[in-house]
Amino acid sequence: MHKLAIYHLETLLWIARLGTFRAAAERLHTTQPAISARVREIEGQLGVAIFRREGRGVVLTARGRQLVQDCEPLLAGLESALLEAGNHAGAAGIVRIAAGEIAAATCLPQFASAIGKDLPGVTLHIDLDLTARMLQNVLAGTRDIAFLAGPVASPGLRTAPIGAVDLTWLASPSIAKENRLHSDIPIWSVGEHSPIHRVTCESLKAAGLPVRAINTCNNVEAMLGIVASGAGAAVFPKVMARRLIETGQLAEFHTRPKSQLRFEVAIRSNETDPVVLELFRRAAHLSVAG
Amino acid sequence: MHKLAIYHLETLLWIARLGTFRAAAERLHTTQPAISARVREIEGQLGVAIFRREGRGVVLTARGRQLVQDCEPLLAGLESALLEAGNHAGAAGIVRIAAGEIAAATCLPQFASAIGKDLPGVTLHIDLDLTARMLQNVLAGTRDIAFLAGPVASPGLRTAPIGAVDLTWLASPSIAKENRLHSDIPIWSVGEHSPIHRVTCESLKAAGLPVRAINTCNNVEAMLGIVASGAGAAVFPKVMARRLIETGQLAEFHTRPKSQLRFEVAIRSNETDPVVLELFRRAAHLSVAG
DNA sequence: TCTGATTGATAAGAGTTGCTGATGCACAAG
DNA sequence: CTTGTGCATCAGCAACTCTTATCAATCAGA
Repeated sequence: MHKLAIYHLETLLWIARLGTFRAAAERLHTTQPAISARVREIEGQLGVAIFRREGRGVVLTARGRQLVQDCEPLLAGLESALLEAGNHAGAAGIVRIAAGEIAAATCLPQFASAIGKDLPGVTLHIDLDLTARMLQNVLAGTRDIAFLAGPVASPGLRTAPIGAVDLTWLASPSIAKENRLHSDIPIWSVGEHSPIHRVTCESLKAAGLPVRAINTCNNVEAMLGIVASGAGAAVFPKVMARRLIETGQLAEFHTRPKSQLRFEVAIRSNETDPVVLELFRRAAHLSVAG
Repeated sequence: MHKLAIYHLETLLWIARLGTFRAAAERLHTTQPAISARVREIEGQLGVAIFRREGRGVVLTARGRQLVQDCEPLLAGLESALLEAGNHAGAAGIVRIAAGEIAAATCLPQFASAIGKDLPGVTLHIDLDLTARMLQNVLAGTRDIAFLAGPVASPGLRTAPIGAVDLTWLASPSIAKENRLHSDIPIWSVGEHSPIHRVTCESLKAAGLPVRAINTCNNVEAMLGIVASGAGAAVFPKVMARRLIETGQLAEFHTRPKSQLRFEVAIRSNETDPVVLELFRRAAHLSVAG
């Protein structure tokens, strides 16, 4: 049954549309015996009659009508899929992207919209994940491109910087009004392995404060809500907190960490897929700032 | 591009699912070189690389992933359509039915539900139409079966009676309370060519009333509403008016036409499609009464 | 580092399939 | 009855696909 080719079914549809083998033969730029043979092949493979020979013509049987009706939309879809896949012009395909939460919130929107506009044939599959798993997936070939915060280096990876964003200490206004960090304010940070965590610790040391037990939350967006509700202070990318600052739910400290949060895009160093390379190139030209 | 067979795409899907050519070869009960050849064929037809040879294995390119994802549901649909079409057990297919309005309201519901229950593979396409066009379509092969009222006979048609329903004079209660037709009551009927019209005329004559200008409406359901609103009296199949009689919107006259309305089912006399013949046989065993 | 196992590519031969062009048969219209 | 139309069939030819056997590249483990 699987010996049937696409053109067999296409032949069926054209016979159904035009009514005669001969007309279908002309439409498909072939000869009438070829059409006869194709129909014979289909009927042989399926084991049922699709056409009833009637007078000097043929008409569809009930089964044949059902088959034609069922196949028409499927075939149209298949043709467009193949056409799309075979379309040389421009990049096309599915690119699997991994992103850290912060990168997803800061870099990805503009990247995704730029790709959607410039390369309409490209579909993005984005998964948010932790940095370690992200890199693991890229190395294993499960993901194509990773957007992540903080410098990473690995022999199997090729990376490019895509900009940096300012970090700042934030807390609810009642806490931040003193404009000075002191040891009674609970400190929050994302998990150990995040570059933000490193910056948090360094900033605390620079301010002469002890690096005490630090509360952690592995989701920045959630942590924004926690800190905004008065739970303490934390270092955030300023752009991610912009709305909460504007609405007065968070306020900045005068104390500011020195370093920025730098973003990178990473692919496997032996990547050869032209579409992935093109997207890497475009990502590397992104310039994230704020 | 159309030289591709179903099994080419199926091969693609199995490679994507299993990861290697060898595994796909085993799954598809063939050899690895055959799989290689199929892939080469697909890539040749499409003109793009679907797999990237990497190390001792292969991985999908971005385009390839897109193609696989696009094809998966389409292929599943195609397979089930072909499987359904090739399924010998029982009748299956699309049968095009033409029906007159009255037949549609009286015979078709039970027929359609019986078919739906006994022959789940059969799909019905029902068109309501006027008797003349119906028969024309059946003779031309545009419709397979016709359900219609009144006896028809044509050299190209094969018919079978499927029962009869009682006819009765109806009007709104205020008119019908006299229980006697008289010449001041406007008479309604469906168009000239309907058997109901003939019965109406005969009944009028039998009652000693003149066959005056008769109001017509080519839709019985609409005419029921017209008569129920007090516009006059008309002969209806009693079953079609049952609800309006029960709710008191229509009432019967004592005067009743002698003849019933007989229904028939018709197919082309040289019909050979086994599914159509089976449905004709079943329709002929319908027994409509009321 | 070396060996063995795994994976895909390639080549040659056999079998099959599909197309073409010519011909025959059935049916419909004039 | 003749002509035209439409499908089936046949023979020859070209193309394709499968299989078996072999090769090259890569990776895992000793």
